[in-house]
Amino acid sequence: MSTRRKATLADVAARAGVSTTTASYVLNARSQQMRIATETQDRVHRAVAELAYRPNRSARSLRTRKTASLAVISDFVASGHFASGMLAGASVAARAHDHVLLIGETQGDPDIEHRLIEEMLDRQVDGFVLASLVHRVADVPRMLTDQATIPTVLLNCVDRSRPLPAVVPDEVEGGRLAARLLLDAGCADSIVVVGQDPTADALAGPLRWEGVTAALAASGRRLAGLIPCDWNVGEAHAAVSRWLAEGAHPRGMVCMNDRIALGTYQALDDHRLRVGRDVAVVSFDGTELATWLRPQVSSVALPFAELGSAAVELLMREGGPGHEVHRLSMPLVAGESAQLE
Amino acid sequence: MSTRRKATLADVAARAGVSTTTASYVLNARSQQMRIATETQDRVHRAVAELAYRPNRSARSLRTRKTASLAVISDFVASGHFASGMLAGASVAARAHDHVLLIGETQGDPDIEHRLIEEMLDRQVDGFVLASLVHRVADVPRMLTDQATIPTVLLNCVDRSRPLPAVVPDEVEGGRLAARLLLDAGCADSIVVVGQDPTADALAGPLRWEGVTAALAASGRRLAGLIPCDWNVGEAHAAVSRWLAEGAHPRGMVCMNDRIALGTYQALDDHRLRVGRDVAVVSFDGTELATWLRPQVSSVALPFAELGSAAVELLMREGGPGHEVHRLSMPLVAGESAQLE
DNA sequence: CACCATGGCTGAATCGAATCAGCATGATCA
DNA sequence: TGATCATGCTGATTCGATTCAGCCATGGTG
Repeated sequence: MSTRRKATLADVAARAGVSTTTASYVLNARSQQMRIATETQDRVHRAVAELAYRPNRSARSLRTRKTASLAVISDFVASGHFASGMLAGASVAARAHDHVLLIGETQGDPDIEHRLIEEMLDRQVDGFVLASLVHRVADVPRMLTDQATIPTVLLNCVDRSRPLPAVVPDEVEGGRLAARLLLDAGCADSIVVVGQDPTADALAGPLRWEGVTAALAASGRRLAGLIPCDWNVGEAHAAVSRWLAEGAHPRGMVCMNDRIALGTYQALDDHRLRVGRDVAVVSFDGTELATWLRPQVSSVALPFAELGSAAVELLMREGGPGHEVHRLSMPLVAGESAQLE
Repeated sequence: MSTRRKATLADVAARAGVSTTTASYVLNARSQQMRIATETQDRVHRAVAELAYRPNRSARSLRTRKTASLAVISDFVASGHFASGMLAGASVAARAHDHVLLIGETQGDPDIEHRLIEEMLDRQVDGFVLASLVHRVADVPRMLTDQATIPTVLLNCVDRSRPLPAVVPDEVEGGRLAARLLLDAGCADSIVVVGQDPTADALAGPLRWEGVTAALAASGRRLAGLIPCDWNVGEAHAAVSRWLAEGAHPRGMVCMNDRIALGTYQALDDHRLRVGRDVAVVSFDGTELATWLRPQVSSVALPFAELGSAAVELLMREGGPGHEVHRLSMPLVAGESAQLE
């Protein structure tokens, strides 16, 4: 033992009294195919244990052109104190396949993105996950797709022009779910939506909207209105306050995310309207914030961990990730806000 | 051009009409030392550009035993919709040194931690960052330190028994800052602390407490009380409510984190006490939540991104990371809550 | 008894870069 | 005139695994 250098396959082979070839076959589960005697296999395995042998991945990668590692390139996922659940899900799934994740953040800068992708390619990663903080249309760099060489899966975004494999939340279905919750609460024809998607390529807003209106239409109802505002607390508070000040009289409110829900709660509170009694509220995203509000808001959640792990699973699939867009359902984080007493 | 295989150093050398040795020297900035003619250098660089040559990192790593990659092993950092700023900071710092990050989450399981570290060692990472979601005392696996082979830096935690290099927030100074804010608001002798550290090895609570009491002592004051509760919204709301119901009469409140601040706000609101008018409040962590409260709570922030980047910088330092614990100052995210009208 | 199939193993080449130890060439010096 | 030196470059080896091609027994067949 002692503090010698790490054991190599040659050391293992020597100790087991076989060639490195044989040792390699044994360790790569090709014993059957290569007809290695059981007794020999045992000797090799014993030598491995005794020497605490661990293969050198660099050497292996050089030969096999596989690294058992995946690149996850995101715009702001890791820093978003928010969608990092995607990373966690991806990490767990990768470990299940004995892979590790190389991560990089572009901060939305295409130059950084380009350089990161090159770095990852140099490191011979086996696949790419391109992730977005918000569900949107993205422009995947040509270098990843033009030679169609390395498997790539989009996460929480879809490509603008090509049919690339992607994993996204099923926002339309989520919208339907939200609307049905309010219909069940008896809101009927006085349901409004708070929040309009602020940015050009964003998809969450339009798709949720589509789901909400579709569900209303399906039961012969229509939306009573839209309160446009950016997707943050202050804007939502201001917009809903103005709207209430004009004498509007809501029964059901669909908040496009939990931060908007908080702002809405504040505005309703200012006007002495009680959530869960006077007004039913549902929102989206299912963040911790949703559980902190009083009453807790019923929120249609983004399944971040599942999105992340599904993306990795696609990459690990035999025969490549295909070309489909996979829509994952958005579970309800139930609160007490979606009722009228 | 065409879709040929990737160019190798041999291709570059051939095109430039030199040996691979020479090409290698040129590309590794050893031209001076090896006296390569400027004209030759130009030829090599031209060949590199024309062939779009990129070195194969696996091959290089095999020879040099360096991979230009760092392992970041965390318990829940990536999934905590919270401390992932550490990851982002680390990622940016790593990129600045042309390194990439390999991430892994232990989910608090020592077995997973062990296996992850082995995986990373197999992949010849150049250093380890061991990160914790919450500031605490940790037990660093012996395998990383006993042979003292691979540089390791602790992030947001310190080792229980050995003097390992670490980067942590300066909680004591943060506590002083919080207390002084309330003293400046004129709270004098009626300041209470809300929240007591719930878990065994946690450090944030005790250290913040130490800072708060030290600052009060320094101006001849003492704490008026402690409202014990777990560090979450519901517990804080309940505990502060009970305390107010007993007729207590607060002037200044130090909330141990922003979630406690939210619960405290809710309890104060129930009792028709106004933050920023009747009661001054400061809190810790500086999360987004702090900015959502009305009035916005003054919060002593955890400098997550700086913590992450400092850890990586330590690893990148010539001569190794040393043995010190580096305490990073906690900046104030100012709101309007720390005043009395 | 020649022939071949099978079982069980190994030698040597290979992946792509880094690097040690020299090898020509022409200029400089004694 | 030969020894010395700086200049500018290269051949061969190495890192640690994977893998192609094939070798040597043994025993059964025709």
